[in-house]
Amino acid sequence: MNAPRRAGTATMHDVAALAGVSIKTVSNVVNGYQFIRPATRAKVEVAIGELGYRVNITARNLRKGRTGMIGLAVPELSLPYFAELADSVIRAADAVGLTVLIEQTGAVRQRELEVLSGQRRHLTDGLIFSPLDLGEQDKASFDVDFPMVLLGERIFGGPADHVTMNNVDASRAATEHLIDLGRRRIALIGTHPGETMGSAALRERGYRQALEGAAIEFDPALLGDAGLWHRSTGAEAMTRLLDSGVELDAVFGLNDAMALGAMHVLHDRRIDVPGQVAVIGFDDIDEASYSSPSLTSVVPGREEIAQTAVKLLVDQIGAGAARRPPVEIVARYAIAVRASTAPQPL
Amino acid sequence: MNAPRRAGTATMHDVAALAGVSIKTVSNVVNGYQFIRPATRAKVEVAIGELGYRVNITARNLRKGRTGMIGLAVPELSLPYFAELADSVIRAADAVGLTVLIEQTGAVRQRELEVLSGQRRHLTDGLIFSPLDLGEQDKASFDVDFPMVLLGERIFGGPADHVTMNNVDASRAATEHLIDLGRRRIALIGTHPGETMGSAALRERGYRQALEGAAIEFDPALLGDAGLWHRSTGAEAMTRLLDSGVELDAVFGLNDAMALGAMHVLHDRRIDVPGQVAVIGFDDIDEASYSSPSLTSVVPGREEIAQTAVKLLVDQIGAGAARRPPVEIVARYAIAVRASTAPQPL
DNA sequence: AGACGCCTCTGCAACGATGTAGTCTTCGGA
DNA sequence: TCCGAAGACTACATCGTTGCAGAGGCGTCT
Repeated sequence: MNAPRRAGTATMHDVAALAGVSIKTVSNVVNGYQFIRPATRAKVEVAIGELGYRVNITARNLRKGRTGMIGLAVPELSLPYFAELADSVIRAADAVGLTVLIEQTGAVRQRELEVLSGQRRHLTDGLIFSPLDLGEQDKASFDVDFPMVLLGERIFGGPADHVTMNNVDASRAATEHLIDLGRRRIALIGTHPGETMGSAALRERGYRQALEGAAIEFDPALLGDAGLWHRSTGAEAMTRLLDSGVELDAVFGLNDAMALGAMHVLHDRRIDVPGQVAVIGFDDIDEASYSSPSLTSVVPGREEIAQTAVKLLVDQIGAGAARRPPVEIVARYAIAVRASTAPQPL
Repeated sequence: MNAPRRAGTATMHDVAALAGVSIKTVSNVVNGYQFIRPATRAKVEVAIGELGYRVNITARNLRKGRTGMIGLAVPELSLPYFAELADSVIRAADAVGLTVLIEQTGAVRQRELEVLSGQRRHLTDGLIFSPLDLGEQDKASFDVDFPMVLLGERIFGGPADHVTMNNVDASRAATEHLIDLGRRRIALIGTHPGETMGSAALRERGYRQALEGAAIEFDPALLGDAGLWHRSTGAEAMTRLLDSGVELDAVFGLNDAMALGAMHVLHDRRIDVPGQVAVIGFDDIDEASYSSPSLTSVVPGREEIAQTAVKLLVDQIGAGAARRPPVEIVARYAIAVRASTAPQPL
């Protein structure tokens, strides 16, 4: 019986000695090299089994200059959308043999910049990055010298591949859905005053376009600001709107978490959804299907986005130094209509 | 102007050449070695800046035999509890300078076993593992030769450190809370028939103890089986129970996702919560505070669990080959009472 | 018979950092 | 004046793999 040994204690050298072959032959066996006599292969495999040998990936990585890992930088995993996105990205990466290293930025500017320059970039072959705080003015920072795919809000003509959705169109469609139900006083929750390029700004633009198209006057009193897009901030914004006494018959949450936070407040105040106020969200997180009432939401095609991002990144990694011009891919969206915007009898 | 270069193109060798010092001196500067003349340090720092040099972590890892990464293996990030847990673990690890590598097992037995033996173990200094499918009968598999901390369901006297909670007590307390409200027909959602050691079994045991304590007869017709603990499976179990015609005045979801799925079904069927049926969950995910009505839930002390697990793991890593006897830590729990179990007027 | 080509396997030099063991100053104290 | 200790630096081996360049052995074709 062998004494238990720490994982990785045995090296190729040990295996080679035990099997009576050269180190390189062990390497060849491990890597499935074609021209090895079955007898030799068997000897090596026995030795590997006996020693409990595992390839030291760190050494392989150093030698090969690749790590087989890609980074995924998101604001927070406790935001359901990003948790579900991470889930999808991990699956997509797994399918092509890549490991995902998740980094949380907390949507803090400083940490988002660190993601682009930090030590961890040496540990990954590429990065999928969903920035929240960095924007148009940081375009230069995105001109990095490693493979990267950006997700989310659009940075026009940026230097990196970008998988995005048409936020303006999707948001207009969502708003039109509410207008089609006969709603005219539509609150918007999650706006970022002063911003011009982020998701908040783009989605507000779509909202305004829809109003314009229906000849409904835009009323700034219906905007509920919220910096971070959490359930709590959505609830707070909804509370402020209700307390302000502004009249409203619908709520558009710029993401599902906020829409659900808002719906919670409406429920607490015994305001019927969708009877008195219809609610729509954005992201179509799993939770939206199971809230009470279930939440109508914009479906951003999470799986498609994740798979596309991984594919683009793999392309870049494969291309090596030969950089192709950046690609911009716009994912399809749809609206999942649920109970929170059910038509009401007249 | 220098041509743009791939990250990591410059090595210590290049920096040393440019600064006119030895490689080791560059290494010393980078690692904050004390005895370096300010002038030398400055020269090196200038060279580093000029070349955009970054330490190659892979090389350092190989040399040092440590990676500074720990693994976190969970069933799925799309389950809110695990997403929030991952968030907490990442923060706790960050605080001590460790990077977290997340692995999804999908709660599949085969993949859970792979986590214990797979290649990735070479990439991490230790593992925090929340198994779902492996159990008592796999005790031997948990006797691994690298630092590991187990989370979740209890494996009695296992060979590894374990951070758990008293599932039986917590579950009994949750059930007693319902009984105190005057409920007598309490459905249990998420049971695993035949299991004896997993969370499901332990929580069912607590439920039975509470019934016994209140002299309420146990009725197997009130058990709603559900293999995976998702919103959808909770909804399905609830539907089956309702369709079976069994009388019930409360529901205990063995996790929040299922409780919320169940509540969704109740809402759809116009069964008032908590008027006709009180609902309680387990995990206290953020979503529980914002559902309509908000969901009473068992608070497992997620932050405490995450921090304790990281601390134990760091201990083990620091101890090296000197293994201490495994530690078992039982986290505190509490019950957060919310609207879904509000007392009803008589 | 000689040349050629294919299998099978081996040795050596990297990959980029750090630990160890120096060397050579410099400076204070006896 | 000499010695010892501390400061400031360097050379070299090493972590565990894999790429490259070859060395034999053997079969085949001319």
